[in-house]
Amino acid sequence: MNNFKLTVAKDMLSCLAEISSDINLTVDDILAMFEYPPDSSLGDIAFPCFKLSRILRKAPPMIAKEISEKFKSSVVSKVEAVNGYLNIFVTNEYLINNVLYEIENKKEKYGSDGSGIGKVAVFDYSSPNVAKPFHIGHLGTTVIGHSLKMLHEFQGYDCVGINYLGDWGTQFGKLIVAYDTWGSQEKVENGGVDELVALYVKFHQEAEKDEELNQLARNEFTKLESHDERNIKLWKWFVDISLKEYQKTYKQLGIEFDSYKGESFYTDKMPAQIEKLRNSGLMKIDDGASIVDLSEYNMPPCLILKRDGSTLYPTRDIAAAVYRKEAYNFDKCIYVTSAGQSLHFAQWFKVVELMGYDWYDKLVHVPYGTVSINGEKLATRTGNVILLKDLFATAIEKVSEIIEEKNPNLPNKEEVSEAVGVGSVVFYYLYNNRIKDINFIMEDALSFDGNTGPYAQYTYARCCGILEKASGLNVNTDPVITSSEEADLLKVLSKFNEAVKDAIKEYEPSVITRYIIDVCSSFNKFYHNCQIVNAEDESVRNTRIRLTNAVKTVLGSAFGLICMKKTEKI
RNA sequence: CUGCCCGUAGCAUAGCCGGAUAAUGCACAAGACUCCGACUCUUGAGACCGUAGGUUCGAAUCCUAUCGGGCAGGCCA
Repeated sequence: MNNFKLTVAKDMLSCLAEISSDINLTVDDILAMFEYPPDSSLGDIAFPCFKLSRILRKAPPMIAKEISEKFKSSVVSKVEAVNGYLNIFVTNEYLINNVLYEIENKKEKYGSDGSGIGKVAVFDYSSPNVAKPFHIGHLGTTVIGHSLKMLHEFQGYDCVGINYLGDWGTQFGKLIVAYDTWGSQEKVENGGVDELVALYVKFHQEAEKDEELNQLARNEFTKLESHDERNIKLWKWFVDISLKEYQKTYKQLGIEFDSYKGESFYTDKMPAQIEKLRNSGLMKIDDGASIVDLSEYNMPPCLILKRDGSTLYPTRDIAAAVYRKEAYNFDKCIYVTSAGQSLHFAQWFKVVELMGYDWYDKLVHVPYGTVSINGEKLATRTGNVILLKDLFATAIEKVSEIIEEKNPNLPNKEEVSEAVGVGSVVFYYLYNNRIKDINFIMEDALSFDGNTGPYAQYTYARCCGILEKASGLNVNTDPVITSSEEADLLKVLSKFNEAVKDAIKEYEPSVITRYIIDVCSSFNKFYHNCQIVNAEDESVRNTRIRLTNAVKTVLGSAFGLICMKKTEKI
């Protein structure tokens, strides 16, 4: 639809020039004025004439009527003046030449405008804390982060996905103490992260009774910080075990990271930034701690160093950002975290600016809402948590039961169950605006009816099934559009690029999820009302087969953008 | 106390850089198809867009106030 609008805008410009020389609009102005009518029967795009009424000193309906009489464009089939709007209809020729053919030519590149070529985007997402449970609280950052990465990649950006692991801090002292006291190599090897978490929990329980344990933990962490050989070895082992398990989940989601540089990596990069802050005079001592005062910007101060001189979260983030700028020279550096951290990001972004780094405006915080389970807050203590691996396992199990019942002879059942099961959860999560708090209702997440992942997966598989049936047919006759369903479908497909652009502009994967539903719903209407392979007329049949193929292409691309895998058969 | 975010049909939401009858799914009530994939499609009912003001030719959308919910706020991340 973008190119259609552009062509119409140019024709509109010359038409307006004919009407009055007082109109000083550019093509871009007109482009921005176009909107979509509330009902598609009104038109494909609309040009509101209200703003022109002041310049022309005429009522909007009069203007619309005047334009409708003079307007000419090769891509427009008709125009109608209604209520001060000029409603514009696209020609079928345009839909065939500029949508169907374009999808066929560009294939999986269709929808991309290449606007990111030559640019670098860095994504900081997922970032679980090592040796802690990986639960649905991490689903947001993981899935939104990756989706944003795929969207940018689609537009041509060079993307770097960074898993900023929480792999440093006093919790490792605790873990080492707990391991030495209650753990064993065998138990940890068999139990993996679950065992590490159990040790961690055990430590906290015992430390409440025995304060001395905390001191022991601090000592062990100090030893770790001074590169004590044994503690380093243990630490690496713990990180390794955790990572191995997270990677299973990442694999189910089809996620790979380019870097796993966690907090530990930046410990030696902080002093330089602290020094810079100190020399610049930005850093002040307040109540013993080192802070950067931000009252001028209506924010509480940003804490850089504790009273005891040790570093804090913002310190490490600043050092990491500087490192990443040097390492990747990014045009965008995107952080996907819960909305609760908005203030912290605003603070240290501001500090980066005050430090004189001219790339401060390339830092982007993408917040998302809090997750609760069945209306209750997440709480590790009360056990109100759902581990991601368990959530996915439940979903996969449910799908596999259905497959067993409906389609027991399906090859590679496991693979399909995983794609559809994991996909249903991802789709459910990415369906709404990321900023909204989400109440995770298992029953809804695993529902297969209505606007769900399985509905989309099923539609895709249906396309594949039809195309398989049609394979071997020569479909290269001239396409003809003979129904409104076909035209509507092409119109929806033509909006893919707009969806991608909006999703990137707003950092909002749900735009794509919603778009997928639009495509599926439009295709299913078409499927229901039009015979495809069985169509009597050969050129009609061929057109419909090619349309089906176009839907498959676009859906396939769109699935990838929200990290949902696709399957040809279900 | 201060700041940020959210508040749309029974439920979950879309629409929010102002524009034509407020859209989708679930649930509910009818119906079509049961043929290319078991799915799906059609129709109906259901909303004074939290409340009150304001700006505008025009407000779910912008501004102010207010209520309700969530989150954050110097030594956690």
